Amino acid sequence: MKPRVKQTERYDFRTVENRWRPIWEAMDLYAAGNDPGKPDRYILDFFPYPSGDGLSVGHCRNYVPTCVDARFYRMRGYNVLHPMGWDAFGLPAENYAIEHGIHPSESSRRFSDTYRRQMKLVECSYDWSREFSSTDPDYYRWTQWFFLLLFRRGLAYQAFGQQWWCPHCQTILANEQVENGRCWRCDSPVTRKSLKQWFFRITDYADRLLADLDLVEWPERIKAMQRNWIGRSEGTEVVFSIEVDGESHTIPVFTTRPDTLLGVTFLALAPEHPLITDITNADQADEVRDYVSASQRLTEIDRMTADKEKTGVFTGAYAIHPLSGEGIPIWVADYVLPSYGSGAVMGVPAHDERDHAFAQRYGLPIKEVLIPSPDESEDGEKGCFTGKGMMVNSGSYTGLDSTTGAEKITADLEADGQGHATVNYRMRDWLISRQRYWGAPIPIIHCERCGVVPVPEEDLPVRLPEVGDDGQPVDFRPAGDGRSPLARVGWWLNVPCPQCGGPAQRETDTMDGFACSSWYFLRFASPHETDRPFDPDAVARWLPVDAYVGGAEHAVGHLMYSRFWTKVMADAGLIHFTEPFTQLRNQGMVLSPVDGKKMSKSKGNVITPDEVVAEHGTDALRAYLLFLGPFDAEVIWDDRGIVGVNRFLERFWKLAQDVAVQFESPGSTNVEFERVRHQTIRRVTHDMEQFRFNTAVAALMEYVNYLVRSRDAAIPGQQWRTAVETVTLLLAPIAPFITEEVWHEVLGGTDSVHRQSWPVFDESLAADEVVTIVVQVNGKLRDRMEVTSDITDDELRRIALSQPAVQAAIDGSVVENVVVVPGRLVNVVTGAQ
RNA sequence: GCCGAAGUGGCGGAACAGGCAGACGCGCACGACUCAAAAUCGUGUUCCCUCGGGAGUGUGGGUUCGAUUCCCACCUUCGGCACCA
Repeated sequence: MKPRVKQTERYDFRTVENRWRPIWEAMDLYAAGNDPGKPDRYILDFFPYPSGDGLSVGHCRNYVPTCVDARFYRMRGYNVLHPMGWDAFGLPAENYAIEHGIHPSESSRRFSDTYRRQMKLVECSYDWSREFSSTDPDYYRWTQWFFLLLFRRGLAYQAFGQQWWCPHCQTILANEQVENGRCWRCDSPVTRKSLKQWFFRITDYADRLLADLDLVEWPERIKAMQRNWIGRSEGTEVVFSIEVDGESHTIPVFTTRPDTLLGVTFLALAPEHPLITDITNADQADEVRDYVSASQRLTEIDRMTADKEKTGVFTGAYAIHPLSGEGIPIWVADYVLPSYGSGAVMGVPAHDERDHAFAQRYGLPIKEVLIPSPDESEDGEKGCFTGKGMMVNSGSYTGLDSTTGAEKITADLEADGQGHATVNYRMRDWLISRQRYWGAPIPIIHCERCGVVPVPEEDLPVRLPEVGDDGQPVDFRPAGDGRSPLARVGWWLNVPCPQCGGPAQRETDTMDGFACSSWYFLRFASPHETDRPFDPDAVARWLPVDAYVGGAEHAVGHLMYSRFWTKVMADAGLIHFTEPFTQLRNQGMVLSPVDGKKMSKSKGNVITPDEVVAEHGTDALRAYLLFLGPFDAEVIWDDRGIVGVNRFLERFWKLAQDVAVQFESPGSTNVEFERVRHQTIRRVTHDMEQFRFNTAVAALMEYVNYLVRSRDAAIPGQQWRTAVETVTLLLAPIAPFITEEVWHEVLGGTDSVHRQSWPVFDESLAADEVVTIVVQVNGKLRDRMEVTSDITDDELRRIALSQPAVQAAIDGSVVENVVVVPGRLVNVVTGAQ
């Protein structure tokens, strides 16, 4: 039998992780710092909506990088606020509750318990003492308080009208929750339903929401989506008038092209337009009625299909053209959107593609009033000219260019009271009413005498009832009639009016979950306040959020609403800033290796952090998620790749064990060894600052490889110790367990590695003494030379020209120029041979 | 159609501020250790080649001593909006 050589133990991640978890918990390592001498930094993840499926590695791609950022800034001497909570109201919890016969509060609790457990599994460094759920009465009390604030400021109102309705979820949806005519949650085609609903007047803030995008550091993509969603459009409102049976009506239309006004040959009203019945000619009444009801039966998908053929029906009525006085036939056409502008458009077939198609189909006249300017090329082939040009066939306006003509026509209309310049937005007001149980009740009481009465602040929160009139747990299933389940709970519903004491009823709709997530970032600053939503001093200290990180899917929902609420609060003097999130970053999605698609339980392609941690450990999962690719790029999870970071962690472990035995050995400092250390600190620090974690991990891999290669070099023990210490500290935010173990077991640390200071580098010590200069001849690489970095340009030029390989490449040609870039290259430029 | 982002080896990706293209990792090949395998370590790995070199960062131009990087045009992919008058 051979003698046994003592081997370094393999790294046993299970033992190490199990040892440190409870110790760290007891140390309260992640509590938000409170040192007045330190700068503050608020690092926040999007408010997650816990689902029954738990977290996938895709979610971790959000939470691990922010955790690393938080750890990095803690080590750099910041007070870091890095909290977590739950956006738990909403349909998934409610549907799960219905399915399993439990209360939604129970399903919400189960979901968030799973999320919290998994987040702790990957050692996300949240300050759990600040955790809350949007479903806590102590929280939604203040959501209701903010509703009343908006109400008092005239920003919450009720309106009756046609709204999106999801027949499966049995609720009204906001515009943002309808995707391609389908419900965002269950994918059912949506229909229209007429109900009285609550709205927030976000359109009042459209201009500020647009302008202030310039103030924030957000991805251009998200800003573009918001701009597009707001859809600001300058134009002119033109008023057409019509007289029917001695009664006069006006039909305002919005146009961005008043220069084409004289080309109008018809008006088109949306089928929902309120004037249709009043103006329709008796001969046409049946046809119009049929068309209107047919278009209402169409699903939104059918109606919105862009390449659908344009249809319509003539009303028999004629409006008077404000400039020419001509009679203009009025049609009903479903390509006109009821909710934009006034729900009516002027038809200019010669200069608008849609109007052109419509006019062609129904044989309406096409009147050309604009020709391309001589200096512009025509964009002909569509059958109509839609560009700007020179006005023709336009009476006194003939000969003007589009821009001047548009201004003049608008001014003339205005003088006659027949129109004016105006601005339209694609954005609509925010519909917040939900006819579901699991949401924050809207704190309003409807009194027969006093009308709409806000619930007095001292009566907040308006709690969700837990038992019905029969004493049994409340039946929270939707009724299917469009009314909220809360309408069935008599004891809760019927209350005396707070103003007159007379009989009154509570509002039975609950708020859209996006209301809850529109202010949660303020609550984290002081989550335990009892008599106000937040402590203004704490908010002034931490807010706005320095780094806000989450998926791109909230570009026009949550991120718009939160900006709106923030501005309202600023206007009310509650806070000192108008934009809630200074810097926003979107992590890239992690696609499943199974099918290259987004992970979802229904597709059965999910990879969970639990399975990865069980097999490779938390450190490996974290390091791999960071190493997979740039933070904001979409990546495919590759099971094979994780062995790479595992090998790296093992190499680090073995290195630390191996060199520990020579920490005491004497010797003089090796300058090169020290230089690489400083260079590594510099690289990793810069990468971390810019969320470039993939290259930070690569830099650490290179450094560990370098140290392994230097094993047998004559490096003094103290320098070895410093090197190992440096890797350990630089790696600590990424791989918290293995570094803590090395910090204690190898380096003899007493306090946690996570409470150490981030290593600093010295620019002069990081500078190379010897540099490799590339020598090119006519831009082609011909030679390299090692020179000291303080060499002069002249010397460089001389040495470069004397190189045999360079001489061979020059081959007798005349040297015309020699470009010298210090520290980098020499390029010899020769003339033709 | 409009808006936004991006195209680099077999794969994920790297390249400061216009200066060595392919860092780091996966995979693969060969070698060492082993009875053997795994693990580990070492070497190699853009393509072509007559072994001198040559070509090469989606395509075609341009600016420059020099372009993955800047400019123009185009192609492709992804994401968003999509009859918004």
